[in-house]
Amino acid sequence: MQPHALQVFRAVAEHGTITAAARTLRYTQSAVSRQIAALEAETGSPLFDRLPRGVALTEQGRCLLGHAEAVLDRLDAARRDLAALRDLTAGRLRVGAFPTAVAALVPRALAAFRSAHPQVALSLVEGLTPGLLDRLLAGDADVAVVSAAPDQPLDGDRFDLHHLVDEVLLVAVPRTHRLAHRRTVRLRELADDAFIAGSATAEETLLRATLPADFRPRIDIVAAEWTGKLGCVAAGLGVALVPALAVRATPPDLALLRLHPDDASVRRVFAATVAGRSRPPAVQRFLTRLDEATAGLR
Amino acid sequence: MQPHALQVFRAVAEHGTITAAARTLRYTQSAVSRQIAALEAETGSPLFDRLPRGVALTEQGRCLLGHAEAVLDRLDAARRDLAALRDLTAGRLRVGAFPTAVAALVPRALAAFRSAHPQVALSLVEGLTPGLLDRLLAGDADVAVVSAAPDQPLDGDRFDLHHLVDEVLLVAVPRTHRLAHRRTVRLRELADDAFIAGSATAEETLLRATLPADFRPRIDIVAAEWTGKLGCVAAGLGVALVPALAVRATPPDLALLRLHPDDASVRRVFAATVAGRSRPPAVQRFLTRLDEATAGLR
DNA sequence: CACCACCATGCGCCAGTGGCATGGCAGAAT
DNA sequence: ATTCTGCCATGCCACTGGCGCATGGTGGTG
Repeated sequence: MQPHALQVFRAVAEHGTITAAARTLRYTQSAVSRQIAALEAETGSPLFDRLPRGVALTEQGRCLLGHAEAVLDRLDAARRDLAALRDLTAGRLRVGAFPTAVAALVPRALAAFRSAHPQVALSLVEGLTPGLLDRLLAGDADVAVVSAAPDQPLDGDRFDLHHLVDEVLLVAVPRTHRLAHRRTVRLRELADDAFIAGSATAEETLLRATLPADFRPRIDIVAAEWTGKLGCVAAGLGVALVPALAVRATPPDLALLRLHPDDASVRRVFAATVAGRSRPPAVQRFLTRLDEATAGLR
Repeated sequence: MQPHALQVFRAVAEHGTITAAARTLRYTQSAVSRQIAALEAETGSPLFDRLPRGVALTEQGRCLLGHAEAVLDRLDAARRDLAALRDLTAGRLRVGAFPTAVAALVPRALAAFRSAHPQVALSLVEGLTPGLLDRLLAGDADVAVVSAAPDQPLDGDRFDLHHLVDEVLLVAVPRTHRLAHRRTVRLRELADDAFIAGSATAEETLLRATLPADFRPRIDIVAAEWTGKLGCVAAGLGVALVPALAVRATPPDLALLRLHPDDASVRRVFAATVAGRSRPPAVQRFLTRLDEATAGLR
């Protein structure tokens, strides 16, 4: 019952002649004759009546023909599906990413991926690194864009980490700020500035710094959203820390200064997949898109 | 993509281990390992991730698994169906028969067949020999019970004829008839009797005799149905010709005399199938049932 | 640190499969 | 009637594919 034999069987059934089937299959007549004989022996049923001018399906032959075509069709479907998966003309890609990455990096990579492989179904889930990694392990996501602080390294044994970029911390200041012309600043230079924070504790997290422990930013205003935060900065109400990843384009009324790396912990950004598990073509491809997207950010 | 390989693939997917799959398949580990490798080479996709404690399906592996199971199931179904056809636990049998045979012979054979093979779908069509043979050729019937007069032999080149019985012609006479005690009579002994006929011409057909051409039965009463005909005979209105096949049991108020074979053409009864076409198991079996049924008639 | 479970692979052997030939058979053509 | 032609079956041989028996490599485990 090998597919090969079934294919021969189908060809003979279609042509009504062993010889003709052999011609189209590029076989000799004897080979096809044998295949049919073997199939009849295997099934224990005569599949063809031998007529003077060819062969004709028996009852049993007709019975088998339906099954044979179904099997061959299904095998073709399997081959097609696998090829599609390989060539990214089908399938899906489930991405997870931490919030800042969803601002620009991941959407750009997804857009590039979608335009190249429009037939792959995309899904994106925003979440925090631990949750994303859980999703990965549970099989609910194919790849996760996560960030890791140096003192909280990711579990390299359970995940394959593809390093994308080191997160750079920017300081947003009004165009009129005294430091607006600088490229890089140190935190202590901002000791007298008011900070506009997303939350009092979140800002502490961003500033897990090597500064003297007694440095406490003065926080006057708390604004949850980036747009509001930057609006306050533009209005001259203070300065704000902004992850570079969150910035899609420099607003015209602000200056974005690079914070000296010694002042902020360097959070590294990775694309994570489950360790030891081969990356499906879609994931593999998406990683290159992510690399290209990070190149555009640098 | 041989079923064999797919079976191995399925087993490995189920067990999660090449070694365990090999054990249940009664193969060595190496053989299974190779099979998987070959399948991966053929599909061009990794199907399993090699983990430290076994293997796990990849995306492509899961894709293939569905198809593999479908293919294997369908192959099993094909084997089952063919076996059922062979063992007569499925399939159908389409019988055609000429009217007289439908009286007793064919129904008895069908009844015996059905009780032995209740899962075979039976159908019976009554018709005249030429029409039945056309049905055979057209593929609308599997076997036809037909009759042939000696001067109208059946086409033995186009049909395989399985001789069942020679039709015997009986003469029904009242119990009080002067010949009622005889076993065999000659037609000329009935020259003075009134004949009760189905139709004036039909009776001529039954009597395609070797008698002198001037013998003309006297026909007083025409009755279409056998029951009416025999009723008339029982009432003493005359005698009637009855094919033995049409008689299920001797009516108590009649005597049935065998007509001397020289006086009536011997019509032979055959089970016909298309020449050169193998008889499906159901047909083959039905022929033996017909043989048994004819044995009961003799 | 030794052990164990698991997978990969080189080697030899055998069955299965295809090609080449021939033979048999029945219808078609001369 | 005879030859010719098209078709299927089968003996023979070479080759490939697949299996078992080994061994080697690797990562978790007691």
